[in-house]
Amino acid sequence: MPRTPTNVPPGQIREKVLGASLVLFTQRGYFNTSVPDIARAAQVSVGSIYHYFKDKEDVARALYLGLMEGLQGELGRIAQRHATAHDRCHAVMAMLFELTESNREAMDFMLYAKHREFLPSERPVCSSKPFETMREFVKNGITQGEIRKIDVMVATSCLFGGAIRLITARLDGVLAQPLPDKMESVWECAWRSVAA
Amino acid sequence: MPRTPTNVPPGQIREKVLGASLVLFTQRGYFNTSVPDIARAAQVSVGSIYHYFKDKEDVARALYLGLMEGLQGELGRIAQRHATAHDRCHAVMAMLFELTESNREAMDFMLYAKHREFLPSERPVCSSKPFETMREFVKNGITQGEIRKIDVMVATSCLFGGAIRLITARLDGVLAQPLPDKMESVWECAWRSVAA
DNA sequence: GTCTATATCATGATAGAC
DNA sequence: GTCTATCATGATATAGAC
Repeated sequence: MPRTPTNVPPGQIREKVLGASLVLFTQRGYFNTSVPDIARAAQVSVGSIYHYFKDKEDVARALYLGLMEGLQGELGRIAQRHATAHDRCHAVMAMLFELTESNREAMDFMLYAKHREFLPSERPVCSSKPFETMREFVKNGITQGEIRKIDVMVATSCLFGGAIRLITARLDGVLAQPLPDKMESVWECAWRSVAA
Repeated sequence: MPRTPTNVPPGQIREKVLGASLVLFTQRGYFNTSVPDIARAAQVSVGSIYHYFKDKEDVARALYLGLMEGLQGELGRIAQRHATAHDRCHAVMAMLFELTESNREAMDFMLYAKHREFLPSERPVCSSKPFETMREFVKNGITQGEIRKIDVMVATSCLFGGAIRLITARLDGVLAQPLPDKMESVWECAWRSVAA
């Protein structure tokens, strides 16, 4: 499961700030969260936050990069454990569904937040490393003949688009049932859409 | 194509404000846009904006509801012109792709903005009227035997999830080609995923 | 109805004690 | 390293002239 980066100084202030920020950013949004809000939720002073982070944007960036790094780690492990595009993509979807249930805020912040509005320097989610890795899985599947010869971006979007829509529906509270219950049903649709 | 509501007072200030807000909100985001910014872009005074709208949130709400109404109108026309779920959903996807190209800002604001952060009273996009209508199309397809007997939410997500992901990729500037070029390729994947 | 000028307020960020 | 108290900025929303 995605974690924040590993360079953790003894005082756990950094971690407490990141944890509280994640909850507040996803519940109220970045712009509706003030630094004193974060300080209160993390049970830390405003001064401490500015000691560990340059500014509020820097908190959001550390959070974003840390979570993305964790997700990328998961994808790496999946690549090691599974060989075919079919098995890899199946594992990716299952992982995304489980992560949504076990760490809703992390998922929300990673793929539902509009980072461009508060992290103008970062690249859009679509061109982030994890999304690139997923496209790489699909690309291999095409060259191996498991997946039909279509545009990689189209294939990846169709393969994971349904799952991602269900995740956002779940995050919006529109879907009552836990996502893993739908896993095999969604996967069957997804794989049919691109299978050779 | 979605338009703003029809109750337009003679002075086109209301329309000018909505048009400028749409561009600014999608380019910089709601919170990075001040009311003076809108006034400048619309070539209108701040006072006029507060004459026609209660506050900044009210501008965003009028914009959102107007665009949603326009989209709902399009879906109604599609329902009239086409009878089967296959034809209706195909027309919906084509319409969404064309709208993205012809009115990028409208599409961006409708399905990519985080409305919950600045319109807390409005329901999430997933449970908006247009999305409900799309689920209705799919539901009919299931009862008519065109679409496999699976959960309606799952089927709808799989049918349109790929297209929506491509739209967000296009809006993020990750996709160079116009979306209509990919239409038939995406549609084939989408329909395969749910067809009976 | 439309404008300019301004009151009010909240926020991000800092200074300086301990 | 951590805290409290404070400042300066910039925003929303309003008042009042025309």
